[in-house]
Amino acid sequence: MTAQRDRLNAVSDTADQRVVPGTERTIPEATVARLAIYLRALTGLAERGIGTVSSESLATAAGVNSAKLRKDLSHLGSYGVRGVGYDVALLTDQIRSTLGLNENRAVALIGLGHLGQALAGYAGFASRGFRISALIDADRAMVGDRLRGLIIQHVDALEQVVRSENIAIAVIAVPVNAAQDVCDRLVAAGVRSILNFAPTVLNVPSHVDVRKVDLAAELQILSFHDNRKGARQDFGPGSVATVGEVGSRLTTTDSMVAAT
Amino acid sequence: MTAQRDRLNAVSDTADQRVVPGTERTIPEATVARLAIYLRALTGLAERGIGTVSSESLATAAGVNSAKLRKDLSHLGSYGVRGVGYDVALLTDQIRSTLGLNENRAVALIGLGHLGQALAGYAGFASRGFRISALIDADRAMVGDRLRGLIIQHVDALEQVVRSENIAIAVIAVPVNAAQDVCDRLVAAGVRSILNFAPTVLNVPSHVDVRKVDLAAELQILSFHDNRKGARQDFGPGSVATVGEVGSRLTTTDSMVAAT
DNA sequence: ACGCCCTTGTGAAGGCATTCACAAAATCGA
DNA sequence: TCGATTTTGTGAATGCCTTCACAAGGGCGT
Repeated sequence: MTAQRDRLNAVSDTADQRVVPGTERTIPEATVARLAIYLRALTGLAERGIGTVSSESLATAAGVNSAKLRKDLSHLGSYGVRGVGYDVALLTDQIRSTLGLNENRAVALIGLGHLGQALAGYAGFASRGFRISALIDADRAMVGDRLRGLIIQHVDALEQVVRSENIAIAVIAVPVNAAQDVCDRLVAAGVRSILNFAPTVLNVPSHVDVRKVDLAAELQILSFHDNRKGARQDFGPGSVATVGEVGSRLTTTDSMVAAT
Repeated sequence: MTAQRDRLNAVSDTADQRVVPGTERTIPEATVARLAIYLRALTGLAERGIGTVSSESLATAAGVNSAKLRKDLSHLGSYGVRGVGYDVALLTDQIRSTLGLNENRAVALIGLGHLGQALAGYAGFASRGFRISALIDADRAMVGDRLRGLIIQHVDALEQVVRSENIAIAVIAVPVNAAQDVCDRLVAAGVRSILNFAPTVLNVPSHVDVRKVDLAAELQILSFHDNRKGARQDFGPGSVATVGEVGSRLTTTDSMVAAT
């Protein structure tokens, strides 16, 4: 199988330690996934004019516990001040740099149905270090139209566009039966990271990173928990709000889009 | 913090074992998340007329390794036949029943921007045991319009709609500044499970289950890996396709939407 | 009936991730 | 200058998930 789960950066694992001074060593996968959330929380604090924050309150804002937050941050280095907390601006920079968000990354978006258009219009892109550089669809009726300042291109030109714009990250929002084909072509054209919204498992060579967002799966997971809760409640009659034993769960999963 | 991570069903943990014969005990969270994926793979097999499948090939179709698959399935009970494999139809039923998908669940969708409309149009809903029973938006210009056979209702009527349709699961696809408010109202109206697409942490009482889908976070995670890869490649000149050491990662995350 | 072969189901081991709990900084006031 | 107070950073412990490896079980051919 392609799935590799090992540590993230074997970089400093064996011998040489040639690392950019700010860019630290091994960061656990789970931590990386949360950095993005911390970043959002920090942005919110900055907007409210807050310059310093303790692990406790940042953790609350991000919906995690403070020990985890501190351990996560400790992987980036030591950017807090004991007795005081973290400098919001500094920490923001550190996380951005760790995630590689300082160099506006070019992203291609393939598939412009409702979902694709929702993604194209997502304001969080630009503000978070990503720049949609290409919009691609298979429907010739759309090709040539302008959307958010970009001209929609036909999928036939996919390879050419990817190469000329030097795109390393692509978002697949095409129907399921077209997904693997689009994926293969993206990979052949040099794309190294793919975010897949089509409900299928994509086969990729081992140097390509795929993440998938699966709405049906999310709902089914909720359904499972809801099912359990329902079974539970049959015991006591109406008390929905007071179970709080098996009940709660704030499952922090992933990917997020602002509607409209 | 609200986040609880404990085992899923404390049900049979202590004393009594009063469980529906098909519905088995304790199922790990990680397993539940994958059941949905297996279900999709099984559906594909059934469509191709395949009646029996080995753990090895089902695992391949689902993008996991076979040991994990078998252990996952063992949590539902023993539905395979040694030397033969799993009966596709039977296993499908078992998973559906475990996830509670046999009773068409009513879902409310709040927010009908591009994303909301993409979700409303997602064919995978009905076919996977969910029925969108209410469409709600704050824009009075839309209210009264018909979308996919449902009339769009104003958010003022949220509580009434949730109660009259007996909705337990809601999908939030509203702008970030409206999300917490909508969430509070849903919870007050009795919703127990929420899928949140707004880029914010929702505060909910402990009996409510929230899952979130965060696109920006997904991209940022990809960015991180891409960044590492980039650093790596600087050593050898052009060989993009032959690293395959730190490189690959087929990160199976979650939620999925069919575009168009 | 019997034995061969295939595939499941599962103990046991190993690896990550989370949580706990506290010593090590750093500020502040006296 | 020093002690009180606050909050970070981190060893150690715990628990969950994954992976390994194989015994148990079931079909099938002879």
